[in-house]
Amino acid sequence: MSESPVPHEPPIYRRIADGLRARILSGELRDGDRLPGENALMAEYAIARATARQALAVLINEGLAVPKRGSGVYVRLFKPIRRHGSRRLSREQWGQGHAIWNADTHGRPFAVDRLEVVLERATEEVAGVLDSGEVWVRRRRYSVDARPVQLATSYFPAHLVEGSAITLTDTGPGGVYARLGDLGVPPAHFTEEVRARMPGPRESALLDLPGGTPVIVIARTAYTAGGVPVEVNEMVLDSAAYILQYDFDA
Amino acid sequence: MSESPVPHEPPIYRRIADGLRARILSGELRDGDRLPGENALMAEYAIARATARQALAVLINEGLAVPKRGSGVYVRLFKPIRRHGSRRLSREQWGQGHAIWNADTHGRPFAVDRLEVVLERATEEVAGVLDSGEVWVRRRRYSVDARPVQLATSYFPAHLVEGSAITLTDTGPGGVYARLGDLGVPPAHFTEEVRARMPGPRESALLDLPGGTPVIVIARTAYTAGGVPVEVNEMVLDSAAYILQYDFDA
DNA sequence: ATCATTGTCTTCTCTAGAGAAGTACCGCAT
DNA sequence: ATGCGGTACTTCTCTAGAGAAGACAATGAT
Repeated sequence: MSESPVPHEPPIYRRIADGLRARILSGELRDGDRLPGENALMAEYAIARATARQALAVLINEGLAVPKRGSGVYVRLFKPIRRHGSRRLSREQWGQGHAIWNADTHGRPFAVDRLEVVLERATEEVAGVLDSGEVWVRRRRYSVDARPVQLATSYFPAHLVEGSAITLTDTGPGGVYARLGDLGVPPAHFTEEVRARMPGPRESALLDLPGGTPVIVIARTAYTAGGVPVEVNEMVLDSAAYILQYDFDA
Repeated sequence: MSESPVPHEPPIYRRIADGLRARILSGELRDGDRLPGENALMAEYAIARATARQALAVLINEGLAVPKRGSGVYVRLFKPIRRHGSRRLSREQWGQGHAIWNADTHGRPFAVDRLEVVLERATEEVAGVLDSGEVWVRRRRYSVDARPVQLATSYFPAHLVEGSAITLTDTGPGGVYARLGDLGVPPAHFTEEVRARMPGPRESALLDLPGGTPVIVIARTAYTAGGVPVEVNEMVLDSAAYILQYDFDA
């Protein structure tokens, strides 16, 4: 008799959330539509405010809805950016066929919102990869349509790039990779490590993330043809704004 | 006078959460340690239960803590699995150097927990890629150390694999890719599309996810050397359990 | 016509209390 | 030693109420 006779009816707030979710997924409520707020749910289901909030919090947490203070809770709209890992091996060369998920392949203008270039002591992780205690750090924020979508932090071994334009805010034509080429260490191989997690408060504020949106973290290491690491780039992406694409052979 | 004089002190629950987070990140509280529960926070800060819960919810939502009902809230431990995209181009061939994030490269035994093989009508997205209205679907769940970490659903064009071992639960030596080779359509190219989002209730239950854990969704399409798509595989990963690694050339 | 104010809507934050359900542990009987 | 039951803990769910702060539209003064 360890099993309870009733298979545990889900709690009220969850049933309400399930109902709202179904209405969103069925298409009855569309992108940008306003869904019933705290007061409406309180009246409709005869529940307390905290319970109504909890139901809405479920959807917000799943990323299906976004709260707008003083206005209401709205169904989220989703137009991701497609980011290609390796262009060289891209499917465009050898296949036709559609992608699974729709996305703007590219086109919308990227803008660098903030930029900071400083010399710092390397963290343990970065020092282990770059084999350098001091690093030049380039921190920047990218926005699309005035909406921040990515934070990027690049690390370069200080002894390698000292005196080059990489230590300036304006890196000149071709960007940092062209400058690395000038220095005789052009990147030839890349390794990307991809994780996903919930953002910390700083990331949440910098990316202006609504509640319930995870971030994708990419740590990319660039190596020369000889296998010498020359850059570590840690990117934090708004997961609602991005689809990553990687193409490779068997 | 549009600016308020005080730069808006954060609310109580947030300050408490900040304090706890700092104690976790500083190392004072380690993996698996129990952190002060609702009652302890109520007593220490003289707040109501709901406020204490809200503070803990912040950390749970960030994935830094896991609630265990009837027991307490614990700092989360994190031992991710490293999943390699393309092995052929792997860094091991041309470079030394460490990875940014620690992880079990491999080693722990993978187990298929659940398996279902059925013939279904293709969804619109899958039909568009495979160019087939009917598909054989293989759904499975993978676990490591009795902990579910991944849901995978593979779709194959029905007209292509009908009659082969791909339609059976036991696909024989070499798995489905070997069978595709037998059929004369070995996969040669792969495209992976990667997203991250919060899990729906079904995914949350199947993966036994604690609150605040996002999932990584990978949609992988396999093509023959001639560019014909032969499989779509949608994987849903516990983001706390995985690091994805992709290696490629410039 | 433009701008400032005001009122009403919304979500956000917090208090105070209570019962249900799951967990851990201790002591007692076997 | 082993198993069983009680107890004290925990988190989870929900009720009821209230003030603060932001958004928005209508109103009224300039």
